[in-house]
Amino acid sequence: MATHNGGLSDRKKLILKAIVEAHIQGGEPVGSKYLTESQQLTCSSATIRNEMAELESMGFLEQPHTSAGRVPSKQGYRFYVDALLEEYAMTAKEIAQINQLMKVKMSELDRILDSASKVASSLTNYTGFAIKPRSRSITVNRFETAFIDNHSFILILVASDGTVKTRNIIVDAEITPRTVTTVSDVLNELVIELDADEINLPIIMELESRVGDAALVNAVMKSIYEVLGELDGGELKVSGLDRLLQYPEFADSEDLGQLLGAFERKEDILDLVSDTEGDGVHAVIGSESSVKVINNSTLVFKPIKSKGKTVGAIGVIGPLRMDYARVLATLENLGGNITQLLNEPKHKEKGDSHDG
Amino acid sequence: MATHNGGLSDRKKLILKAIVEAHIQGGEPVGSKYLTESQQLTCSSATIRNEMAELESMGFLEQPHTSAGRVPSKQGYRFYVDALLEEYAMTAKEIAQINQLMKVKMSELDRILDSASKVASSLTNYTGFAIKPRSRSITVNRFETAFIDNHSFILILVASDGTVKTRNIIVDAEITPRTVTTVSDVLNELVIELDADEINLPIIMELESRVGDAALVNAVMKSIYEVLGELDGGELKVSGLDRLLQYPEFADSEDLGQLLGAFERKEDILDLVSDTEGDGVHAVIGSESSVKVINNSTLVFKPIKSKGKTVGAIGVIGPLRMDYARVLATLENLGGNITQLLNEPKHKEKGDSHDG
DNA sequence: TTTTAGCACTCTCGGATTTAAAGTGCTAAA
DNA sequence: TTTAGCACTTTAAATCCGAGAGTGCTAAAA
Repeated sequence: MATHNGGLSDRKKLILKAIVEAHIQGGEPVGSKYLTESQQLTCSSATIRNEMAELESMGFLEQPHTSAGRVPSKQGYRFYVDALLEEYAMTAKEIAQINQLMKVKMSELDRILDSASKVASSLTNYTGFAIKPRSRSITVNRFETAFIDNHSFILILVASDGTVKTRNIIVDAEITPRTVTTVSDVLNELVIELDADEINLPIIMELESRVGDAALVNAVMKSIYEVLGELDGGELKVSGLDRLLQYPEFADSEDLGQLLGAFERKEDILDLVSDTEGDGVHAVIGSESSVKVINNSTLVFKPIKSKGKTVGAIGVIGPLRMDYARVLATLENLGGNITQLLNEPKHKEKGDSHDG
Repeated sequence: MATHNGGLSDRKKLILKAIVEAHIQGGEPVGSKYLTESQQLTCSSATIRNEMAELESMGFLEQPHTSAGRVPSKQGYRFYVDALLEEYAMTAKEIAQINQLMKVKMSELDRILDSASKVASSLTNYTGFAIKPRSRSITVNRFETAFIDNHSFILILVASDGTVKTRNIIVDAEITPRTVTTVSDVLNELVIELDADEINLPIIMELESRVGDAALVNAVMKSIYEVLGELDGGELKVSGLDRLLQYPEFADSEDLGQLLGAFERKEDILDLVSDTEGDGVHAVIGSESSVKVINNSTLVFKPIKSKGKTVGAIGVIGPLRMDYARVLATLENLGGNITQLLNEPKHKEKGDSHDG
């Protein structure tokens, strides 16, 4: 009865919420007696026991063994998080804290993300991360060069998403400022807006004949491939790794090893975040997704938008019994601040029809 | 008697060596009986017991408790490593492996270091790291700019040690290619070879009046400070973090947390490596140095030289009972390869008296 | 004088046993 | 429908015990 939302009576919800929160705080299974004593529950322990038995049979709770208290199941956490998503809020103090931390003005996404992972970690006390997701079909829109000395110059690549990458190129042969100007001119003519696999031998031959130095073209092409790879390869910054250790869940087990490995390989986490749609905060609890790595962990993240497109994400990773309320609120605000920072009207679009 | 070297008789050295190696392999205390059975020791267990008792009173061995075997003390490891340093060698197979892994041609120190830490980790099976040490008194020798669009350009800084850094600068006001040329010209005239604290208000005022855009100068100066900070701030790349977990020494304890923290803070490890002199492989065992972080760990690294100057280091970190022979040999070779790579004659010096 | 064999002693580790605590499910009463 | 009470289960901690390993010491052998 009274099951208009999620199939649970109000009292069941209340009990589930109380159990999740108690377990988040203490890390131990929580029993009926504890709930009657310390909480806003007005019924007796026996009643709660009955309700808990039902919640368990519905899959929201688990019992490590007979006569331990109950622990939320992954489904239980999920329900809690979903319910929470509608109502979380931050204290004014915490918002002020975020604002202050973000005052460190940052101008480039790469460095924003780096700081953001640190901030996320320090605010939530979990391991923080920031990500620039893979995105196929990014190409180079424009090439620039800058002469450095007789044997080296800088190649600047402006990508279709606005990011700018540079490469330091060193060559055997003597070069002149004229040489590098030629390089950028030729590149701008031949290699614009091509995918990595569209750059074929004829194009390279043409480049060589026009620049007149095969080794140089070689070095340049290698850099271009590298940059193209980086552009859609995604980046992952992690900070506060040591915070994982404060939770007994990770004290010993191999889960910690899996997480560390995942942070180094990056692919799993990049995939997970890249495949996600939507603006709000996402929570991946246990192995909900196909990524087995985060088996007994929770990954919470919020996408970051710039000009309507997802350009990154920030999040935290921690044990199943994560302080969801706090994390959700923090990420929501932090993500909002970063999005705002990115969209400040200092950097106008290049003007597609306004410039020609 | 017969204590010409290190104050130990030859037999004591042999026993110490056998104990260290047995303990490295097995991870357990080693007793006198084990040594007589499996090793090249020709005397009886009783004799070994006597020698071990002496080695212990001299500080080279420790006993976890009465009637466990002996474990090398930090001093014991140190002696072993010092003795080893004179004679280690690699198998041809391992050298071939290094050479192949380094075939991935790399052109810049930053990226060399990144790969190097991975290679070091995968060859030794310990956590690898690569470092670019702090070095005071690096200044910017030359500025270049490249126009990107009406609101952004690239600032290129060529440092006195030859490294090149770039910064993407975004400004509110409209700019032209002429503007950015002015910027580099003025910078090249006023801000060359200055330390961060030598850039004072008069210079900035002069810049503003010449460039004519205070906000732009502001952004530029901020980037310059950042780059100067990075140049002498050092960098630390770590890879194979998860390998730490395979050693029971780090399975549970807080040592792991300290290490993870140290890798994130970077300062401790940077200081440690930056303060070291000499070409060869260095081993820091336990808390030999003032860095308390690596209390129950060993850090082994080899400096990397370019044109006679130390420009970085590669190393590994692991438990006290590290396979020193293997690690020392690997790092020696790997470091040598990188040094060679850096000094390949493709990149000649800018020619101090040869060019003018 | 140095090495070895033998033996008593100490200590830890693993397993088995016990005890205390916690929590449940169920029944019967309110 | 809720509550009180109670018997039952199960775990975690404490205790005990014996086996095993290794030592130090003493006395004999080289």
